[in-house]
Amino acid sequence: MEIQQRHPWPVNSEEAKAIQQQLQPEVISEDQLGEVQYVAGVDVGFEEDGAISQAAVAVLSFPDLQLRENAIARRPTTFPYVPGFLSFREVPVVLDALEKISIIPDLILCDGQGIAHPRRFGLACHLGVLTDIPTIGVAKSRFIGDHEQLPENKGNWQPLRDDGEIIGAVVRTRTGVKPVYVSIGHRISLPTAIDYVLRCTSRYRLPETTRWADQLASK
DNA sequence: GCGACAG
DNA sequence: ATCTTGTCGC
Repeated sequence: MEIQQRHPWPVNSEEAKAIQQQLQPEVISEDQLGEVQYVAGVDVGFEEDGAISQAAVAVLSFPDLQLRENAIARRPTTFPYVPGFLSFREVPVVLDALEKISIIPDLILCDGQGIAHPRRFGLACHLGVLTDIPTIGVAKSRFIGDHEQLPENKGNWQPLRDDGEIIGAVVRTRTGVKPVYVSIGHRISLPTAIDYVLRCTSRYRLPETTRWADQLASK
């Protein structure tokens, strides 16, 4: 697929922050997705002490979750890991990988937060706005926000709040296992996002999409 | 000032 | 993120 260059990639956090504030208003938190036939997972791995970034995109059919297409992209890493600015480190190489895909996914599950971010513009939002594809943030750990204790059973969830505002949900994808942090990225509502995350998860804690991308990006 | 801090 | 195999337990 082809992706338009919306902005240059900044070299420091100040410029990055300005871009986040400029693009944040474009985030759509309502359902704007049609029938989901293909769901993609994206992830980034690093080599050479972080000097090289490698992204993987795995496109699976939905709801049967079978791998249909995948692509890998590599490039020198240009931005350090700075909490709050993860997208500027990972999105560039993810876009390279997406450009190699011929099946345009109807939904993308990202490894990281969406709107559960200090400026409500995490990795999933950034990727969603740049591609105009519905995205969901599925993080393995908490970044910001608080929540009540979560029942141990799979399928349960609790809202994730920041100053009273609901910014996502803590979701139990597997009984007795550490939950995942779900937040909307773009063109989807939180209830729908939670539903898709659970429907993309079969036997493990993480969705099959991210598991495939994970494996592909680190080998 | 101190602690927290996606990947 | 990354360095890294087997092992304990449900």
